[in-house]
Amino acid sequence: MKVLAEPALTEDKAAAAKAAGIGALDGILGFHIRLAHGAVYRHFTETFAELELTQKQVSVLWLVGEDPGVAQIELGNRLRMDRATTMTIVNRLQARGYMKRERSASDGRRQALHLTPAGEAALVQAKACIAAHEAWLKSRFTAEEAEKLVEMLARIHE
Amino acid sequence: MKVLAEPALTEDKAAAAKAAGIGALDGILGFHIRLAHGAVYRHFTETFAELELTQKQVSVLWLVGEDPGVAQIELGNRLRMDRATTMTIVNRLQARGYMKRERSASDGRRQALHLTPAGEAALVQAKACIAAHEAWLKSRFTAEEAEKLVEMLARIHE
DNA sequence: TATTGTTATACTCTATAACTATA
DNA sequence: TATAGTTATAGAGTATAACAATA
Repeated sequence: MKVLAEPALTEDKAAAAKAAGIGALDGILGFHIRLAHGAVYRHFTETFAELELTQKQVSVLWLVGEDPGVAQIELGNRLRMDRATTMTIVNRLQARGYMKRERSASDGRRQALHLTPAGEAALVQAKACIAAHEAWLKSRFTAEEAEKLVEMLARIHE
Repeated sequence: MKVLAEPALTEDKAAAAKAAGIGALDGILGFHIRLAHGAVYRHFTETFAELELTQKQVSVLWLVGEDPGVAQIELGNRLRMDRATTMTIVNRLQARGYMKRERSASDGRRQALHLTPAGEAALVQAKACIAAHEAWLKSRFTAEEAEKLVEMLARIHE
């Protein structure tokens, strides 16, 4: 249903576009990525309302839990974030007592990040919420489809 | 790296995770959607730096151009935005002289939105930029893959 | 000089709440 | 009462610039 007009179908196309609600935007891949991200974001926010954690906060919590002592610059690289952006997220997690900074012994410029016991506990809860969130998200795909989708998305951000 | 380990593979898995940089997060679909969205967002911002238009502004410009007289509440529904969110975007486009509000004749509560000539011109330029942006994005997929990707993303946001 | 962390600043998106006007 | 628009407010993500400490 894109361009390439057949005049006879003009009205049909207009009707279909109106039904879809987004007209020719429907053919734009970037547009669908944005809408899908928005939908996932909203469901994530609902799922994590109780824990009061955002997507980025959970990602940082997760990575620090998996790789204790990791530096902020590393987190930024892995999550495609600016240093300043990383700061604000680590600041928030530290303010909540989930994370602590320690100067790296081997490189004085780096801060080695570690979870506190409270952070570990929060991560356990967060992983359970992630599982529920993922189940909601993946419920509309077969296992192969989900795998293919992940692979294609990775091609975009890698 | 906890979860279900096979001791013999622990080191391999750790190595693989380190190579990927994101460890077990790599299996999370929602995570890949967020990263892909971020990559698309950044490229979009670069592409539209000259026009000084954001994704949402372009979407609104596009929809109003396609459907003159559309109401704000309609835009919000189609783009999955709150009324207040829609306001800020329309305000900005109006302040730049791209769009004008007119009270709907049939329903006094509604504002009918129309592009100004400047808005029409901006939309033409924006569509050219969108084409370049889409080409960048789709360059990593075959036509069938891109179609499948759009279809799967639509399942998420519909 | 380059890297890492930090602070300050700013803009956009997003949403909630409360208010007005209209249906 | 319900809907559409409006305004005010706030939190989060993102980024740039400038600075300090370290390599």
